[in-house]
Amino acid sequence: MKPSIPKGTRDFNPVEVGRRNYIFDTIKKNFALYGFQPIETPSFENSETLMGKYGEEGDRLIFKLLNSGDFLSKVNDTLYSEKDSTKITPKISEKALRYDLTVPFARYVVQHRNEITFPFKRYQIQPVWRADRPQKGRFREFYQCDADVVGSKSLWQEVEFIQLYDAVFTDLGLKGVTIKINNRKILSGIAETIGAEDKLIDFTVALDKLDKIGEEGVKKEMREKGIPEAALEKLQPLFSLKGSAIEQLQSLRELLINSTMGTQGVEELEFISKTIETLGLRTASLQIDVTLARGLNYYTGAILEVSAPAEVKMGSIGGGGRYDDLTSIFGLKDMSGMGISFGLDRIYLVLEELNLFPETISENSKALFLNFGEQESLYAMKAIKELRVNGVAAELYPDAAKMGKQMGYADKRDIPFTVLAGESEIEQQVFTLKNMKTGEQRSLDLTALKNALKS
RNA sequence: GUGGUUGUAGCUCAGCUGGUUAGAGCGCUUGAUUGUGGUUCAAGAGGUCGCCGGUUCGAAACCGGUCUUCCACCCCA
Repeated sequence: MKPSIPKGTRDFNPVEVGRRNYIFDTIKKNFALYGFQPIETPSFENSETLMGKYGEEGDRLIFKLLNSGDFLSKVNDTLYSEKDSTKITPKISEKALRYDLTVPFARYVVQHRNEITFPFKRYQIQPVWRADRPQKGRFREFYQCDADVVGSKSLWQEVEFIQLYDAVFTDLGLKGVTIKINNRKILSGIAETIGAEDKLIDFTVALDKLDKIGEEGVKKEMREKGIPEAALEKLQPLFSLKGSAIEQLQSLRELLINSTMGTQGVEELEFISKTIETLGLRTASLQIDVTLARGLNYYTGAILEVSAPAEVKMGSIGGGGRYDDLTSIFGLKDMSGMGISFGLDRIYLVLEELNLFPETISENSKALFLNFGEQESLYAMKAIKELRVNGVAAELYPDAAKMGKQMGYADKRDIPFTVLAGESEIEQQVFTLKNMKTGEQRSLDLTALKNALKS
């Protein structure tokens, strides 16, 4: 049997783990700085918690876990002979792998509502699973990094999350990301204004593709979805929306003058963008983008998406938004929330492409002690013990192999120093420290060795 | 889920329209006076040609299925 892993999953080598942890740590540090606290939820939930929460497409992409035991015995013959998977699945599978972190979070909030102090700010970094067909930067097992706050309608949350995005990407050295912002209320307002409220989803899905298929492509798709020509004409100002945020908001305000919902959306956007302008961002830029239409199943206010710098061909590296009703599916009403997510795998690809990973992030020994035999090893091990107590990662080559082999090992593992301690060193109670980069060798006693390796 | 694409040594790939013992580079192992790696030189090991089945006198090459890779759509992080 040839060893292999399932489609869309990955092994990570030490360098990759080091780099992923670097991203995780940077994100965690900033989550903490902004007052978020970590929670974790199980990797699998009861199916009923997940099913039906992501649309019919989502149900297909949820990994279902087969019941244990003789699960088929619970399926009656008529149901079995129908061969309808959607009907049999709930009978033979009562648990499913986590599909995202948002729904389990909503479940968590409702389940623990009496222990939670609101507004509740939590972050969560855990893997999720999707039975999707893999593509570049899309896997069947991947990590999500989410921060959410529930129990506050304040627009200051939106302001905070935008600053949080800016802080994380600045810390990662990824300059020039664009945080795009839109508002569901504006999209609703537009749909209302052009008389296509019932086609809001079709309308926004098409609009979302503007930068991909162009103005004509969008119009074509809208016509196919049954949006009348007259409505498309009213949309024209959207396609030619240009200028500064203030100017764009002014045009939107005029377009949406007859929609209270739309006007409210414009006002929210105005508050957020003006506040951010006053506060300033470190390296990111905020851009209004009325074509942004993601997660419409649950977003009710602000919609955010982060794009990588233009020079890398990578879609969004993060997204989020305001949802007013997330917990109502679990029976808790009036619990407005807002959250954002970081796309770890894509951020990794972007940092790699731009060569932004620091050199020093992989965990590695500082020194390798060569093995010259039993007595010599004991002498070396005493020094190694001392070094480790002092926080210096050091190790002994386990076998008394030829020196060339031991040196080669240090070389391959990029261990910066080797220590030679043979008969003559023991006699003088010293160690020969060799710098593998320069080849320079020095004879040092234990204290000097410690000091040399500590720095 | 739909359409396409990829799969040959550990890695990156050659292998012409089916024809003897399947190749290269890198890597690996060993050696070049047994206390010195990264350079050089020499020798060597390593492949059921993704897997299953079919066509053929003969298949790595052609056909079907399957798994995998990547891409587009759908959707999404």
